[in-house]
Amino acid sequence: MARLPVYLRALTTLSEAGTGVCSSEDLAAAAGVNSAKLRKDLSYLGSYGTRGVGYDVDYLRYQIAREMGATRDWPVVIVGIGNLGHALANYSGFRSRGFRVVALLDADGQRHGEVVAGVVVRPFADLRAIVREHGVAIGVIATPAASAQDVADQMVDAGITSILNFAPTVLNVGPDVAVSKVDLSKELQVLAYHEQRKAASHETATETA
Amino acid sequence: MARLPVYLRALTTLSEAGTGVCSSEDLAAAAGVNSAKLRKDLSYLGSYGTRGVGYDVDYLRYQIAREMGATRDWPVVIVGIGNLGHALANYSGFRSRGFRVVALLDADGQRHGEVVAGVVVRPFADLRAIVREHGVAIGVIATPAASAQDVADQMVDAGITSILNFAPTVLNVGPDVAVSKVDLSKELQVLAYHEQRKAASHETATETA
DNA sequence: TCGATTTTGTTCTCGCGTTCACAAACTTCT
DNA sequence: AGAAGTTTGTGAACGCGAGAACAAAATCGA
Repeated sequence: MARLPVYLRALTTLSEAGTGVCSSEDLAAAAGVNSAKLRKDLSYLGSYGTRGVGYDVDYLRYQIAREMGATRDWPVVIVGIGNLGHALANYSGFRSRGFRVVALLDADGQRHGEVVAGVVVRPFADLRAIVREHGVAIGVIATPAASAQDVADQMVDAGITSILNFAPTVLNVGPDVAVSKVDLSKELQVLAYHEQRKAASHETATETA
Repeated sequence: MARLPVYLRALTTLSEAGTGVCSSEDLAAAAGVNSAKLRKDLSYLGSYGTRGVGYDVDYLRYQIAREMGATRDWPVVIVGIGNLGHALANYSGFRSRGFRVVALLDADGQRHGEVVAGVVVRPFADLRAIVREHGVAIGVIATPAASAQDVADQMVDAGITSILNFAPTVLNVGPDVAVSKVDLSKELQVLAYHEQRKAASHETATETA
């Protein structure tokens, strides 16, 4: 489920606040979802709550982390070390959640040798060797849109089975490769769309008035 | 609709490739969606296609852009100029889609005066004045999770009505404020979850074998 | 001009996810 | 011990979005 990370984060917050036990209502409020939905999601993992009491925060946290694979370290490769690649390499949220950036790759020879976040930028051609060496399963694409498909193809070829794509393109990959897409400007455009509609409806409202 | 930006991007790609007219099948393939869904989305905006022919690429592009409010410039404020804030300020995709970063704000006095992407970093206290001066409606939060809610409150107070939140927290705002959330590590965690399940199912498969 | 062909716009159905509502189970107080 | 009060886990209804299927409209060829 895509909501497990949210629950995990909410549980961590509760745990840091010293909460030992919480009800589904509390946790749902912290995660910003309906409590029935939360209970159903959790029951899918197993019966980790106690009726009349609630959930043990740390125990549930561990169970969710285990289910999500967050109890082990995931080696990750980032391709495309531009502005965004820099930020991703430095992003502390990755490391703290069990992701380890084992390599930074870029096609631009000028960037090779540069050290970003303690990792040396290497040629894109090293991809296959790195994947094999570290057992990398997850790749991050932070290149321009034009090169994204090519990078994805070579990632799949090298053995990567999960891709996080920050380039604004639809990637075509085989059925057993998982692709997740984050489009930074899309979200802004959706907000602008709502603003636009607000403004438009206000216009017509004043016109009819 | 949240898919309009995707259609717009696909249309731009088609236009740059010299395509004058395209069918819903073509556009749907480029956008990675079902053609019936695409036609339904477009018909919601109006009847901009011609039966038996298809859609005029540039005309449709203009209509979608107009509907989304992409024909005007949207002033944007970014709060929190850490790694992520830097990357966002430098992200060319914003400017090319009609978003203009009019101010960079940070609570840390050490950062004030620094120039990022041609814009000076200013104190967070200047928020209200900047919003009023430029008529800013959209704010971007790139601060740590701890300060995000406070920043959001002050944004709303200053008159901002749409917030793009990169901090890993659920924001509580009034009903007439739109909040969009991007969680960089959540996406990675979802991919790791699938990898975990793949690995787990493979284990049980070999166990039973 | 008329039929054949293509493609849009729309209706209808299906399936999934969300939410409500309630029974089972656990704690606490008397 | 038993009753009262909580809270989980789940069965059932509701709503919404996705996809299939079809009718309306436009072009093209004869």
